[in-house]
Amino acid sequence: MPRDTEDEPIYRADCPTRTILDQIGDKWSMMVLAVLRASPKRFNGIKRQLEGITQRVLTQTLRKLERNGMVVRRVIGGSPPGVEYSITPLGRSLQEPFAALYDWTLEHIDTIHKHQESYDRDAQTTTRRPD
Amino acid sequence: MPRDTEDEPIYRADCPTRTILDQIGDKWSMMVLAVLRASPKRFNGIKRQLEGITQRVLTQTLRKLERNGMVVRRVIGGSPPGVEYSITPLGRSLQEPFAALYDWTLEHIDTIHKHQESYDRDAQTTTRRPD
DNA sequence: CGGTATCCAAAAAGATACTG
DNA sequence: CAGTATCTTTTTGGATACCG
Repeated sequence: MPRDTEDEPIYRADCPTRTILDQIGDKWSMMVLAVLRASPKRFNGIKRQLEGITQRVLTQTLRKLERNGMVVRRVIGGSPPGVEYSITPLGRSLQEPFAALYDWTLEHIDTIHKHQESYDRDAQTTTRRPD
Repeated sequence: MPRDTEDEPIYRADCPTRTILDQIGDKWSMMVLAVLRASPKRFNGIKRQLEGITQRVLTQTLRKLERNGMVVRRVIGGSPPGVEYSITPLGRSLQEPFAALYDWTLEHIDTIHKHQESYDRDAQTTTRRPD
């Protein structure tokens, strides 16, 4: 039987799957949204809650979120000039489906770790030349 | 009021948020799982359904999914030697929460694109020195 | 067929210094 | 305070070639 009759559906790199992961699958985006979820905050206010993030990366992350309409940036005139970032309804709505993923992770994280340990242990003894 | 009394909760890079995104937030993982969801397949069978993926990257993706226990690899002895990959219950269960994210994307993708266009257009006229 | 080994390019991230 | 500008390192992915 020729395989021409077989289905060969194609997934491509522009799958909707990618659309959102490309935007919020990076290291900090979801944490920035989580921080802003409680209340609007200024640049360094956000930065203080994200241990290890650099100014540069936070700026990039905020720009990307702003570009997607998930965050708005507002300049505060005053003697100590400031900028306030707040989450938009769109950004807030993203957290519902994301919470499902978060809960899944909490539920299965132990299982995953066990698989990883098992896999890493086997790698020592299998298909590993004795050197 | 001193800000010492203020809460400064800390999100760190090892947030559970990262646990799963680090594993499946890459370019192809979710699409590989989607392909295997229908039925077990061999290496090149998977590859044929993923337009643009290279052998090297598919191998890496499968190893990572296998390490996490989301996919199992089985060697098929025979005259044309082969390897069959199949999705595990764990991998299958991940698709439920992920579907929520997928649906969210489909629902809001137009809004996001409009924000992006608007943002990109404004960038031409604002805070842009005339050169 | 199902990979591994290399080499290379591009993108993301970290460190640091400087500015309105 | 809220960035920008550079430079360097790390990570990721693509292109090839070769192997059991």
